Amino acid sequence: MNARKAIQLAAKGDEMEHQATERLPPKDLSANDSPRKAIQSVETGVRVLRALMDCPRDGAHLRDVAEKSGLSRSQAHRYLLSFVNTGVVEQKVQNGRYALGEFSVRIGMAALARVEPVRIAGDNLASVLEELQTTGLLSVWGNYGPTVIRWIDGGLPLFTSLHVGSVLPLQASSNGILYLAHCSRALTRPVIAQERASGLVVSDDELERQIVQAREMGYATTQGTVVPGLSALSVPVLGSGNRLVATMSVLSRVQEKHFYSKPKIEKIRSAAMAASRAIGWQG
Amino acid sequence: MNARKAIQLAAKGDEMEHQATERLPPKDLSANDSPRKAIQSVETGVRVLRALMDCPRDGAHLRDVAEKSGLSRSQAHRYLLSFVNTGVVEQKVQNGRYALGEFSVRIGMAALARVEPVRIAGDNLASVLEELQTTGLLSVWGNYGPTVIRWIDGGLPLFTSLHVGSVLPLQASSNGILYLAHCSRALTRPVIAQERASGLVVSDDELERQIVQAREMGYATTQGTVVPGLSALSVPVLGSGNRLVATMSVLSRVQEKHFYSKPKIEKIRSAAMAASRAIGWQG
DNA sequence: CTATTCGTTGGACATTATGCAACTCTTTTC
DNA sequence: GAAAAGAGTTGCATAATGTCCAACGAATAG
Repeated sequence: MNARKAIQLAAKGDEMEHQATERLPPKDLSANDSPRKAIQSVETGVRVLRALMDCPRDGAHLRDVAEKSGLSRSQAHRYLLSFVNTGVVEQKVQNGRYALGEFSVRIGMAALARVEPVRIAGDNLASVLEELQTTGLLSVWGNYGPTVIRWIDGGLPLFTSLHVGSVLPLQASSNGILYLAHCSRALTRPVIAQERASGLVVSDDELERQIVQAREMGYATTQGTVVPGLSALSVPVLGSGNRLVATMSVLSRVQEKHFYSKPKIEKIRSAAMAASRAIGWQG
Repeated sequence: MNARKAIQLAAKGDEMEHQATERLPPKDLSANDSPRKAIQSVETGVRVLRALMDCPRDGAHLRDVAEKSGLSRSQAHRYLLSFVNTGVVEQKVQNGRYALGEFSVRIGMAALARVEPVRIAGDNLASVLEELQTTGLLSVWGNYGPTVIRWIDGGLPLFTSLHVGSVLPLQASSNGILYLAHCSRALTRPVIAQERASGLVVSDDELERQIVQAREMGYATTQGTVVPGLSALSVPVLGSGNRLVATMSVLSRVQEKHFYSKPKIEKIRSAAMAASRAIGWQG
């Protein structure tokens, strides 16, 4: 939690003008970044790495790294030098450009091995729910369709038949729409067929409309179609290769018509995106 | 041309001892490491990361990090603090242990995306999977063993607990057999030891038999031993000097007993060999 | 209860990062 | 073809910053 705040703080220092002559006042650095005494050079170094992360495949020019990280060229050069010395960054011999190196791969592999998608998604969901003071659930694909694997009570007292293990419908549920929007037909078709055989039918046109909308907006909603009296807003948690790993759903009562305000939606979405990034998704 | 000279100079300063209790004299730091002026704190920071990398997956105590990186506790604490502030490291709330964090995953994915062999092997695998209408994965050797670095859905709807970052066993997995067949004992022995300590035991004779077979046939298979209900066929991607760079695995359901027909196996093998040649293998 | 051990923090001092300017080499411009 | 601009790299004086020592509160053990 502290980390996230710190990241945002650090990110803030990026929107400065990148004129050659303008520069961050050192005071701001020491004042903003961390009240607790830490190593500024390390945090600066991470800014350099961050600048290297989104650069073309053939590497970035020193000048660009300097700009993106808000450092002077000579400063950026010194940091890159240290990273090159340690193998974190490689400097291509042909063109002199910098790019993440072999050691970065190894760090990432070690970090990846620690990743537990379900736990991470669950934690992120829990913190949003606490902030919004409501209840929600986490689902993943099971043998019979989207399956609730965590139910988190966050203040909103809800009495429903939903519980861990419940299978949610694909049609007419905000969860289901996300699976339809992100998973292959081969996966969803048999489930849809079975739902329709049991009498739950939403027209193909209507489904298609909702799918398109979910892809565009990045979330899906329902009002009372799964559980009478309950609205839900669901967001996807994606893994590497844009694979749908899980969905987060935030519940509310249908009476509270304006529960899902723009800022709330943004909070929920960014929680899901934070989880996505933490498990290897790259927008 | 100036760049080339500089790069060679930089490569020199990489040999550092990792003794536990010994501390590096400050003099050595400034004298040995880099003749060129760089940021010492960054290089120290990387030492801290290196210490975190070869720690158990559930995190390391501050004291262990301090020992492994050759820093005092207070010093290590300051560095970890900065890494936590930037999201590179996470400190678990429950036990206070430190482990690589979200940002490390992102750095790693960004670095992986730039690695040529991985891209080539991934592309080749993807096209085979599309042709065979099934799902598969790419793995490379990571800190804890064979690690999934790409998961490609090619039509066969599979949802398992496997994901990018999963560490596959050496024993009883088609992937693992390939690593046993192509990598040195020194690399695999500790992992085998740990697997057996956790209860996964395949007899040495049986392993040896599978290894010999894998070397002869050029591929390895499993049925349901890693993930219940899933069969896998794995082929090696080799680099120069017959080094095992990655493995490709093609999955299917165990029910489809005759999925891996001769022509299919040939397709998969030739995809791997094409990738191998593209990255410098000369069989 | 005392005695350790662990994570964490404060403060003085000396090491180290900073910013400027200069230099080399390449690329662009006229 | 020479000049000018831009790239990466480096020296140096100064001031900021990391280091070390010691200490504190909280666990844990004996």
